[in-house]
Amino acid sequence: MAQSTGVKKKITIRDIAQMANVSVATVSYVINGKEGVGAETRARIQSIIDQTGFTRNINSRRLIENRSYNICLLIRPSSSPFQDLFYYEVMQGLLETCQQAGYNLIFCHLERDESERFIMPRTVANRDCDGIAIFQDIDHQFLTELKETGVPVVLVDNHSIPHNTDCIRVDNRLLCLRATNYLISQGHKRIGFLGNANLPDFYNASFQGYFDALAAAKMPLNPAWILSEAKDEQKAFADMNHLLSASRLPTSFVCSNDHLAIGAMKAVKAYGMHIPADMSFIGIDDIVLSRYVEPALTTLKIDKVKLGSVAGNLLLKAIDSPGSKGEAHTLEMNEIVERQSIKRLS
Amino acid sequence: MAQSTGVKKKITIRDIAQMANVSVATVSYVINGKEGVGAETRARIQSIIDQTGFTRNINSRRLIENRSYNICLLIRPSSSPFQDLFYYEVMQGLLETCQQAGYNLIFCHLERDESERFIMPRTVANRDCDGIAIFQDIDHQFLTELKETGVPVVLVDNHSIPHNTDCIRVDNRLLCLRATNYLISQGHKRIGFLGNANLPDFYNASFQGYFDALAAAKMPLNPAWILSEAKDEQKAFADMNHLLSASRLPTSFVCSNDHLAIGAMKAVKAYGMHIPADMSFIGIDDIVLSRYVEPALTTLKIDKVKLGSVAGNLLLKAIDSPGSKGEAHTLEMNEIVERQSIKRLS
DNA sequence: ATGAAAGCGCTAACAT
DNA sequence: ATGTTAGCGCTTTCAT
Repeated sequence: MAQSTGVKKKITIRDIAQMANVSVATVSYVINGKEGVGAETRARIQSIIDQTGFTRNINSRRLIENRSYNICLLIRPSSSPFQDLFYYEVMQGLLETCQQAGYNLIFCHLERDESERFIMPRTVANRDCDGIAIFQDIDHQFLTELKETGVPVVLVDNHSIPHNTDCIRVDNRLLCLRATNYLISQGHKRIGFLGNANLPDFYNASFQGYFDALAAAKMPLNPAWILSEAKDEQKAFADMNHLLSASRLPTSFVCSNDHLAIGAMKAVKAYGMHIPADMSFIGIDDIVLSRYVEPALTTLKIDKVKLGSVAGNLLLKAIDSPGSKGEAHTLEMNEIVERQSIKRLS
Repeated sequence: MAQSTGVKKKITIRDIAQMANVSVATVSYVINGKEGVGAETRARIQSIIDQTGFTRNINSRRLIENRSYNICLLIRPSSSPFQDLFYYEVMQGLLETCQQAGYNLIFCHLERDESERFIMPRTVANRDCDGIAIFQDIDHQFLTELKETGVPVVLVDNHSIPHNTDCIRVDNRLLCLRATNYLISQGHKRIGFLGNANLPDFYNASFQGYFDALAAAKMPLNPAWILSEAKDEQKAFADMNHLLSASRLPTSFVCSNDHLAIGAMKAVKAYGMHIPADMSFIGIDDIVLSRYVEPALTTLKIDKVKLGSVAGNLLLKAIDSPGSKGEAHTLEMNEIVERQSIKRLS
């Protein structure tokens, strides 16, 4: 036996039984609060348990119950809570909820094989988790494989909606619509859009919100003011930088998330222009950085921690009701955090 | 049996044995690469294993080997990787290392009882971890209790050094000395110090570095320029704000970490002064925020990810060598990241 | 070279 | 009301 750790031997249910002069079954009944133990015996056993600080061997329970009491967060570079400050906060909510319910949260980096397909991670292959959480969209093929294991899956902040799958998301169209409307309410008539077409569903929803807001206000849309290739901060910087040489610039930009807004703002400042005097910006998310950049970014706040905790609860529910279908949920988000990146016109 | 999840039944070693027409023992030998199985039999069994994608039930192994394959990170609010961006990066390194070695990283919030003493967390009480990591200092009493469980402990970024305990840290005195020297090399003669006396060992080390640098340069130390109560960004802001009304100000500040520097810089800017024109700042850590504040903060970089990975490796080593003593390690850190918060004088 | 069987710590069905 | 015992899936010792 590989008693390879120096860990002190824990007291077992057998020890307790011996000390109380009863069988292990009786102790088990007491532990599990079952009927059929005399009041006196129960008290005696309980007091021994309390004195010794005995707790059941969790691995034995895992084996018997065929559960791991682990929940696995599958991580890809593009939506890693260790890279992206948005998912960083989502993770907090998820963790909190799992802990409360007595589950561990396990992190698992998703890797690809030679043909670029995701490899089933050890934690899932071994059934070392009772539930799986994934941030953002995941390809359909892999999701299917995942679901075939029978382990419940929840998608968080996904843009496309797979069938019969639990997911929790925000309405990106609505968020962008509100952001655009806010700019309009501040007197802006020339409004640009900065989005990330690498995530088509995300892009389409965001753009649609922007589009609808302009349409409702009967404002024309200038294609030259649409930056659609901004996949990250650096690219947002580069694209904005390029746009700045154009003759006629918008007075403001709606950005589909804060990271992009921050990259674009950096370009504007580097170009020698001033924010919000020369150009205004509104973002979406309210990540930590947005408070620290200068000027501080006005943004639509998403309750990221809540997103994570709802995800956790969906998973817990699914774990306790095997065979349940899974459905899409949308979180209402409607808080605007007004900071210094927007100038009120006229 | 509480087959409470909808998880598909996994194939067992018994199934493999049956399919191969051998005993479970033989299959076990093959799995574990042991001697005593005929080449042909071995090949036959292996091919069945490959075809079926069989993997051993991890919970069974956990039970037999009396290990959890979990490593637990004990979290307190003051050094939470979910609050403090320094520990956020340390955690990344720790996680990476644990994963590589086949361990899960479990997060566990440390709680206190009525008399303010730490409660032994479930994960540790249940021996549901093979190793424990703690960020920053932990009180001696609780550390002793922890070590009595026999589970190896590693301290990360601690300031005081407990006996016979693995820990990995940086030399805060040296870091502060170098930061101060850098300011001196830039022509600064009036240098203030911003530190956090809530962490006495940390404060003393940092201050000593500052002190030694000034002494070596034969520069006088002005007590009015020592801000010692800055326990967080807000307090650093307040304290700096208060200092600014003084008649004679230093031309620069050494801050014992970036978070404090950022708070202080905010106060200076709010006061209408300019950085670095009117006052220069140097921080220590190089957290993400430092790149984003304006002006971007010049700072001594600490390789936080490395700190975490070294911690992980110390733990792995301790797990594999029960009864080993544990000792203090210091990481050499000597990289200065020059940004825009320092003005060269004369 | 291979198999039978005990046992890791616990639960639960079945006896008494 | 309490005890006996057969597993959960695997490793390992001891037979053969």
